[in-house]
Amino acid sequence: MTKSPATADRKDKLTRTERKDITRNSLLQAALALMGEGRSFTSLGIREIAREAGMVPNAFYRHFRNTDELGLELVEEMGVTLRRLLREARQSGVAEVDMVRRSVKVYHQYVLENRLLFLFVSSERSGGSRILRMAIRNEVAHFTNEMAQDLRRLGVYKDLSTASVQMVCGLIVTTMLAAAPEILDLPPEQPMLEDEMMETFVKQLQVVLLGAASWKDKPRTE
Amino acid sequence: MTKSPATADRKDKLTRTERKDITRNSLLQAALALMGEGRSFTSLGIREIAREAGMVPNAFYRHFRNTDELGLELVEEMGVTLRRLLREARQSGVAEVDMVRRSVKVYHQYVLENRLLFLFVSSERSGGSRILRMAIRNEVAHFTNEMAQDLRRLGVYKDLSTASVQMVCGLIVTTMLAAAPEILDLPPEQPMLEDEMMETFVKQLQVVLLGAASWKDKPRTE
DNA sequence: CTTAATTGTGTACGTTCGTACACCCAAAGT
DNA sequence: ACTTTGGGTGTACGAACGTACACAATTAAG
Repeated sequence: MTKSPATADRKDKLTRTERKDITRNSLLQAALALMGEGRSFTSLGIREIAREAGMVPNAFYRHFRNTDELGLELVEEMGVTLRRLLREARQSGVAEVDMVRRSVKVYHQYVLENRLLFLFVSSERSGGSRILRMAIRNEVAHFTNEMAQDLRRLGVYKDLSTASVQMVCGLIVTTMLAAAPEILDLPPEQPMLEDEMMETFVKQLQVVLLGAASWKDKPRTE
Repeated sequence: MTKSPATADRKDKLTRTERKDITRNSLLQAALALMGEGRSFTSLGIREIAREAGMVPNAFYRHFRNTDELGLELVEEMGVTLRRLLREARQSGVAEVDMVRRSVKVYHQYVLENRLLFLFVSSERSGGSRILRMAIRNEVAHFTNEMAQDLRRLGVYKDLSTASVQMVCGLIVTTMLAAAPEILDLPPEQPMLEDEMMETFVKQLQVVLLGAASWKDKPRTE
């Protein structure tokens, strides 16, 4: 009765694991915050992160063995963030005329809203530690695959093989991810440059889609 | 006569500025070598680089004020490397049937030959210090523009505006640069994966070119 | 109620770092 | 022949780092 051990009988205070999750999260946020101030994740130290999170250096070890392990957690967070983006995109459908321009607008907004995460993934995708790099690449590959599935399900590119759709999605994702750091590095309050960049971004995606539309899979042999 | 001060009257030994250039270069190579061992440029220290170059820490300051300044030199080296690539590509022309596949092969080879430089530029392009990032972006923009000029000069995409050709070249360069880190991270002696990656890379570029070929510039207004 | 486990703290040690200063020596300038 | 200059060395300092250990406080388990 009053003995049920898990998630019961709360006394209004927080349970231990809840507290732990909170501080753990504050470490993650601290790391992101430091990157937001121009530091690169690779050069972050345990002491630095712990200090930013408002605790003593040693406390870090209660949650992660090293910074790479914390980074993996951030990669996972990025994964769910990307999946959320995809889910929202899925809703708005693919039928519109200005669909590309609209998607780019949404993506732009999304990058700004999740600024720190995109900062992290942009700089660690080909930088820092091999482990993080591979983890990110996995996450991106999953994202690409889901996107390909969505396109298939929506019935566009019916005459393309699955592999080709994936190939096209890879191209789209590459272009998207390459745009992120440029978006993030834009001087704030400079709508001229921003609009120009977004316009070429839109056109590039349109070129890709145009190319995909007229793409013909090779017949089986040769 | 025997008094001409510059570049004359050598005694077989090296002049001072020559020696300086040599050690300066050994610093650059040391930094690259460290990156080749898995270290990321951002996390390199003055002492570390000097040690790798076989000299005392303080000697570093005789050549660069800090690591960023050394990085800028590396960026410049990358610039000439990219220009060389472009020059070679220019020679082979654009007429061939399998031109894309051939270019990809050449590029692949080129990335492997200049492994350390591409490692550097890949990781610093969206990582590390803002100054380096901007310098690299400049260099890449120049590369893109030259490529666009070349295409114009060769007479392909005659019906596209200059801006559109640049936009397409930007897309190509983005795709190229995104491929570099994947090439460099490939486990050696695994021709299966390598061929597969190269094949999708080829197809992606073909999609882009296909899209560019059927791209129509918008009329002036609207 | 007692006991064990877990989260966070305090202190401490050895390493590495950036950098300042004094110095040496060979090449360049006069 | 002389001075000046400039690349390279040696020593030294304070700061920051990763990490180990013992300890405090509180909650979960028995």
